[in-house]
Amino acid sequence: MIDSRKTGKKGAADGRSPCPVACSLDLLGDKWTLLVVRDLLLGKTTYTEFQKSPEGIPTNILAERLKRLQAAGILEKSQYQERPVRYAYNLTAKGRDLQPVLLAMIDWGNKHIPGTVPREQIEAMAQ
Amino acid sequence: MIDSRKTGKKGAADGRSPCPVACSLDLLGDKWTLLVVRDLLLGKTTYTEFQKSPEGIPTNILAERLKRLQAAGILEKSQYQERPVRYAYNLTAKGRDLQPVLLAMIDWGNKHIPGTVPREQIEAMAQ
DNA sequence: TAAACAGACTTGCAAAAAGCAAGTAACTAG
DNA sequence: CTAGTTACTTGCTTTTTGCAAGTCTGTTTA
Repeated sequence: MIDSRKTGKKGAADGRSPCPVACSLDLLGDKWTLLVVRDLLLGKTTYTEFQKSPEGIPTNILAERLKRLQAAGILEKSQYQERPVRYAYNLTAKGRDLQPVLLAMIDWGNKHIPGTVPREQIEAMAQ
Repeated sequence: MIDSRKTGKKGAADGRSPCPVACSLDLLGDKWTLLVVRDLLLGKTTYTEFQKSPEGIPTNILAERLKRLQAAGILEKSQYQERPVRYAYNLTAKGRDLQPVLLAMIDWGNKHIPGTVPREQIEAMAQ
């Protein structure tokens, strides 16, 4: 029997059920996590850039989410310079694979929530 | 200026930003809401059926989420019989349009969370 | 005809998570 | 040597969850 407490990997056994939706929500199901992923997909990489996003994520929550996403293998943290020390966050392949989820949300929002900025305009923001 | 407090409709102005992802998450961003939508997409319609799902949603939270989703126009509540009074919940077109979001989550979960039940098996559950 | 049962919730309360402001540490530029 | 920047941490209040139990209406069973 595989014990995820030993492997460090999270599987369906750690979730509320073996449903992939439930397991995904265990990790991503809150108001902030997917916004950080959105920012990463748009090319943002630093703590301060995430903080500057218009939603105004509280700094303690941002720190906690970055740790969780790193622990889940969705992003990686790297030091890109010394003196002064600066860090960059980047999506892993696992994280980039969340793009279809975000795109589906963008399409749904554009169709059903009036006043949301259209997908093309968001895609144009990514460098 | 359109005041959504008067129209009852929710637009980007009520959210944290005009981003469709942020606005969607304002409504759907938690651990339970999309599981209720999943159940509805699978053909479940009654309060008790939602409660019986393997994740075990607390009954007070289920009641609150159903009200929120109804207020948001994602589902409709109808009485399908008197004596005894029984209610059915059904997705609106707006709610059915969330299917791509759920499918993207299923695909992501299947690919990256070991032990999750595959999409085909989930689709087979829908009647 | 009284007791148990089912569906659809509501209520009360403890525990966890979110939100806010302020503080810290390392380093730099003026 | 003072102010500014990046990347956080800490403390505390408020809000949301989670759990158990209770309610209300009507039905089936002994």
